Amino acid sequence: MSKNKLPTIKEIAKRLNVSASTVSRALHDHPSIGLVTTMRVHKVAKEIGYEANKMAIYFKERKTYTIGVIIPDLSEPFFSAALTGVEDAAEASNYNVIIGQSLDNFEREKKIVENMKDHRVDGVLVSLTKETSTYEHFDSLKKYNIPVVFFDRVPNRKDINYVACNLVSGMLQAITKLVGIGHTRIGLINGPAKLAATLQRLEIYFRCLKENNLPVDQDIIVSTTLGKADNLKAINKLISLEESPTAVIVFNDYVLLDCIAAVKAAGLVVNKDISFISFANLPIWEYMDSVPLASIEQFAYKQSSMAAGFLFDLINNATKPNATELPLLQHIIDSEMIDYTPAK
Amino acid sequence: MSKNKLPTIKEIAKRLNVSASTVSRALHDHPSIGLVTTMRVHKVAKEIGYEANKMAIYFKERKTYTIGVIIPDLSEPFFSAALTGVEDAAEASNYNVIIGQSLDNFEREKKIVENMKDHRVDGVLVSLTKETSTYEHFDSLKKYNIPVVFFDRVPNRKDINYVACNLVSGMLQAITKLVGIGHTRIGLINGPAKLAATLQRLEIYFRCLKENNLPVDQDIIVSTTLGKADNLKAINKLISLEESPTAVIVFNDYVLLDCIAAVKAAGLVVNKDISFISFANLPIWEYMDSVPLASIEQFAYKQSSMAAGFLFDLINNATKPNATELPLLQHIIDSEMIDYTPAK
DNA sequence: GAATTTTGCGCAACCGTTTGCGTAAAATAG
DNA sequence: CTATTTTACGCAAACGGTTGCGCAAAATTC
Repeated sequence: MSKNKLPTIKEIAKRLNVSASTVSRALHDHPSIGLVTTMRVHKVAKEIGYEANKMAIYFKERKTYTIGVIIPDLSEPFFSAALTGVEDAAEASNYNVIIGQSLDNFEREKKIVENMKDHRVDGVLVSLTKETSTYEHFDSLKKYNIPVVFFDRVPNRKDINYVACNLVSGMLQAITKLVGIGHTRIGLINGPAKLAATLQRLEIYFRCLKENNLPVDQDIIVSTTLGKADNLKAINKLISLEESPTAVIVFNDYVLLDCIAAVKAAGLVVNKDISFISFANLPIWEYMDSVPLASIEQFAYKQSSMAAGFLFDLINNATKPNATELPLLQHIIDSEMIDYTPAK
Repeated sequence: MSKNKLPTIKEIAKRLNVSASTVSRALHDHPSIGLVTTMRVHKVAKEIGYEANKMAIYFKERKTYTIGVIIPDLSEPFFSAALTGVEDAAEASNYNVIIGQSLDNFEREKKIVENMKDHRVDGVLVSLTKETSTYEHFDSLKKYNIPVVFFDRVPNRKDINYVACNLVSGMLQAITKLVGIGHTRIGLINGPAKLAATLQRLEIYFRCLKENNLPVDQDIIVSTTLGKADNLKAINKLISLEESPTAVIVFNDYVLLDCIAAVKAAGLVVNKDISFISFANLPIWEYMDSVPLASIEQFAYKQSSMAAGFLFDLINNATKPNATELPLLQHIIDSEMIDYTPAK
């Protein structure tokens, strides 16, 4: 490993017997440098393979041209799609992306935030842990002038920048569809109580039932901690009811996979004895024999890339001299029901 | 956005009427600084919330404590698992990870390499594009003393550091299993010719047939460019043969999904009329009704985390003063057949 | 030909931290 | 009480590039 120092501006300066500042300006084709000098500098630069040390520039600029993304779990297609959205947006702005997986662990999330602060990222995008209910660790970023934009899993606060997804639109479409094809007893398998998404689904569920003049029956509202065993317990409770629901809204596609297995095991047929609506729109249903009637798409890519756009707005605004405080950047994307109704 | 400069060493120095060097040393509890001074420095540092500007340090150290990972596509579970492997390894070494998705596009790969070089990453991990057959863009990293370790999709060269997966072990298990349950006519749906993986599968296929005393029949060896239409064409060709194979080795699980659909459409039953062995071990089969007899696991996480380990070895060795050139770091992990034989 | 403008370049500071070397004052030795 | 060592700290350079300012030489004006 030859200790060959990379070529620097000084090296060029030495060879040409000019000053480093002249070289710097020449390389940027600054008008105050003569044409011949500029050309000679470019020539030597090419000869010795000079390339500016971006680290030095970034250091001087007090910028890193790097943003951090904190997401729970890359193995979920939703989040890997989200990461791709961020990456694409970042590439367009010539930014780099460093990632951190919180694995839905609050302490890890805090640690990742610390790390990103240490590395002086120019901004942070976050989709929260299931466990996160305090936000001091993000507030600390503000002190470092590091803007934060949340997406999808956002804090329950008003004073933040975020992009989220509105489940109402998709869920309303879904329940309306169920009612349209004759379902009147529609159950719900919800998630863990402490998740914001859980409360949200419950409220919308009530609202959608009401809009369709259906009664609420607590017996057909169950919940799961999202573990496999618990998923099975939830669906089995519903199908063993005397008057079991003919359709069930399921927390997400992962839970639904277990539900389908349980239903089959019980000798029932999906979309005949019982139908499902779920959330996530995993890219697997087209290959499955038993599918939900619909899955509600929450547009990971769209959310994250829009959030990234917000973040770049904040970053660019902060560096501008006329640094008038930007208003809070907030946007809510409508979810959409993706129809999987099997062809008869 | 208050333009509050972050507290620096100089700020502490000014407050205490000492020099910046004293502060620096005090903060590191250097013995040459008196106890009282050291304590006063620590006190003020805490008061004004001083934290070292890592950017400055990294710049001075000519290190970024960042590695780059170039992978084709995050939406493939294989690569998101691989990325997680890298991230875990990096975290253990206090490194950051920046990502680049090549999307199996050679030009993008080159551009990403350039970008990572610009950002002076300390090292790069790569899983190649399907299109990549020249490697100059990686050689250029050598000039910058940026070590490169390849994993899974590795160049066809000897002078590189890499971790790859040996398909022989898994494939031999698979074909032996097929033969064991009576299959004698085993087809192959292979990938695009220019992929190293394609040639590899073909060679091993021949070898495994030979070891089981089966004849080679070119009629039941087809290939696909991995697009859906082509996948269907390939499987349909096989099942429309007069003497069609009873079992097929399929390039990977994605191709297999299409094959299964085609087989069903043709009125055949998977694992009765025709059986499959595939590669990738996607985390979906446990939920499917039609599954391969087995899928060959290539251990994305294991490969990538080991590759990351190699990379850190190279990085650390390069910075050590006694920089004796490390031998090439190469390792091949055995693949393993994962049995999905449906319970009768 | 003198006065003024333009052209072309260098000096030095700066970003924040680290570190080799030098040195005054204090402590110890003789 | 002097000579030597130790203690505790400061100076300045360095990392690589940028930029405001100043200044000499050349070009222009009258």
